[in-house]
Amino acid sequence: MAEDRRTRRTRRALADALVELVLERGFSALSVEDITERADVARATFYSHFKDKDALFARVTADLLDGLGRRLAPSVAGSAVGFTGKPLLEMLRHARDERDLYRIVLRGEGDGKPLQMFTDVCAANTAQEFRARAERNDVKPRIDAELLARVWVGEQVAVLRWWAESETPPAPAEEVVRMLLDLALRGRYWASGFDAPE
Amino acid sequence: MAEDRRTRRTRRALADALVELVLERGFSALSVEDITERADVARATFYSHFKDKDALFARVTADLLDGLGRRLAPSVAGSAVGFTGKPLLEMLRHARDERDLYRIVLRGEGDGKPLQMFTDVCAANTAQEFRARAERNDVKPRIDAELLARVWVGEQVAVLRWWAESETPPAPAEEVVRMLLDLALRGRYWASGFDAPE
DNA sequence: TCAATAACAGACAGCTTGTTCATTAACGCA
DNA sequence: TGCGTTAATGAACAAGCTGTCTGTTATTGA
Repeated sequence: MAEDRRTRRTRRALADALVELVLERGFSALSVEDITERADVARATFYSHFKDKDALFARVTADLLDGLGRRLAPSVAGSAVGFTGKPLLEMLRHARDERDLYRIVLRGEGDGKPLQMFTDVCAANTAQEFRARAERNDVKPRIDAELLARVWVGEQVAVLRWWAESETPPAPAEEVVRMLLDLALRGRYWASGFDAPE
Repeated sequence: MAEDRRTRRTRRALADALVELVLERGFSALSVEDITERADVARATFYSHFKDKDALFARVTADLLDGLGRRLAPSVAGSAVGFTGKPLLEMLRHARDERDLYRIVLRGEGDGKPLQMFTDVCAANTAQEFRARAERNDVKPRIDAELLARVWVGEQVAVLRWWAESETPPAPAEEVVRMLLDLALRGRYWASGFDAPE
């Protein structure tokens, strides 16, 4: 009952073609024919798999999120301690492996809808994690968990983007994590080089 | 030598129609005719002003940035002190006044290009501000100014979006500024409700 | 008032979309 | 290996959108 090899091959070809072409010309500049041509697939075949360009992109993004989730699962499970930065590190590695796809998603290609999928999922998980942590340690957050999660994800997205768009890696993943963690935990004054945090 | 009243009227009508329609249906779903119809302008006239949809959107975004710059000028000039949050407050107010436009830009409509314009300008200014401040106070930043700026702008964009998308204002601008400033300066541990920042 | 010019409606070829159909080829399974 | 099932193909279609050009009309600023 495993998926037919032909469908797997075409879907994979279409997905790869999409990523390549979006990177080259931008999502809105592409026609379905551009994609099928690059993928070496008949145009009619495209429509037997996806409603339109956006559906293909949405599917590709959803798969990316699945992959990320699977990679993150172990490091999230063992994070009862505090802000270790392990999930962030895993995310950076994922972005290294799927660099092109990360680039087009983070750029907001597709009217920002894939990016929204991405941030919404991350923010929801993060917020839940925050709430769970607060509960476990019996502390009351001084800032709404939802807002806190949005801000944290906003930071991460900014860093991911900077990281994925740089031609030569500006810093090893471990160092980026350290910097961001220092910044997040110790505050901006510290990061700017000042000593007194008030 | 002032601009012809007709062109002013037409451009304004097109800009307003664009914002309305993007909010309703999304940028990629719009045809030029949709826009001209809503603006009550002949289709041919559109092309005598703009090359295409994207050019119109780019123009609207550039104007928004102009307006923001003009509003920010006074508070940036007087910020020799430190992180006062005055620019952020002014930005939130600007977002309140131009809510619809902010929403579509921050969503990443137009394949994220307007949003990129927005973040690039903000990040460039912020980075320069960071560098100037470090120079004035003769301190050495512990984190690269460029990265620091990207992270800070990433936060701001996340908050702006949350703020602009909420149906009923979730909090007054002043309070949002206070929260974000506390978070930025005192760090995540503090925000989460913990006492010891290490 | 008048010259300049913006706005207009209409028409144009060329391209993209999404669908349908009959035909061919690849697949999984027994 | 052979067989029934199903995916892929290429061609054709109407409908819609794009970008450009036309001659004409209406508004504008001086």
